[in-house]
Amino acid sequence: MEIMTKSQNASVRLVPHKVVALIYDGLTTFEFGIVAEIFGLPRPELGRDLYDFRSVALESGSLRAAGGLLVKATDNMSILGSAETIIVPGWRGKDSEVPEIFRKTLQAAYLRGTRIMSICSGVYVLAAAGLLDGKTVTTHWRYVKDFKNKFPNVILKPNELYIQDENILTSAGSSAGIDACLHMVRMDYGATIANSVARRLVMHAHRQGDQAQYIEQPVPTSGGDHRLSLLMENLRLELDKVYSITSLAASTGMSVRTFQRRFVAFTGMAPMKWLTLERLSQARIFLETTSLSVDEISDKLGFGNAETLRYQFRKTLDISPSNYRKRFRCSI
DNA sequence: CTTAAAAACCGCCAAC
DNA sequence: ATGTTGGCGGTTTTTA
Repeated sequence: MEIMTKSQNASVRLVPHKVVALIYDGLTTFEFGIVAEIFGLPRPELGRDLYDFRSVALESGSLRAAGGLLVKATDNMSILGSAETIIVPGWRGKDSEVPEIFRKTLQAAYLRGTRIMSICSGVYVLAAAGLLDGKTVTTHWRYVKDFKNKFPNVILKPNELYIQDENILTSAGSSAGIDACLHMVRMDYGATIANSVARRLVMHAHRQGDQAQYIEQPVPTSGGDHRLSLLMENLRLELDKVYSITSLAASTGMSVRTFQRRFVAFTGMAPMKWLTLERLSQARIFLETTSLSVDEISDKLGFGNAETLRYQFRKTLDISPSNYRKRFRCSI
């Protein structure tokens, strides 16, 4: 996409990508904070700025933000035309009407091809602007019923952390916004840089968009899941080994059926699916930072043969390993 | 790209 | 009464 056209030569782009957050009266402070944290802070550890972050208010007067703050935007509307990404960090309420200026602004941006993202209830603003008909989106589970009623033409998937449908990226409750932002960094600059940003956030790994939302609930289900997180850590350390459901179940002392069920409850996805995703995310890092052949990588990561790696890679990332390497060859 | 065998997945349900 | 387990077998996905 964008990266391909803008950075044909050698490495990733050097011009910061312009990101604009729309702010409003009643701003949800936490969601805005996520965006500011990821796009707005300097990254001295990377030696250059990845993003040029601005905020724009479409309403006049002094704007309140949740928690008793008053906020003022950095820029006015005139910079929207040069924004490459516009983010709506939440919205003041599911029943709060979206003013025309918001709808007009977003429609115009969408037509220009600007990438548009929402966090949590921000999806109401995109929907009100009519950008989502026929699109697949997600939002916080507590809005699902209401949203479906109000916007029956939008395909809402309630169990995802975030969803990208062409130029529109929507995400679920607050912390899923972090995952979605990291996803965006990864699309723009590759997994290595995204991981470095994530590391500074003290988030260990980037979660895939299709992990179920309920694993966000902070209280881990029950005690026996400890065995699962232990197993997952061990698997990550030895991805090259051969595993089967039967052997994994045995190593946790559960029956196959119970193992499958507990694993899904714990991580939001089936065991082998999780394992291939782990293998794939490691494969991306190898592709970005080493010159190992696809054969060698598949060997190191337990894919069995390179064909399988290629197949899985294509299937989940929509790009072949070698093209991925061309696009994201590392150059921090 | 197609294909067939193998493996994984998951709803169902009787049994704790 | 409520919740978990684990085998069965049909369907989907993976592998080679």
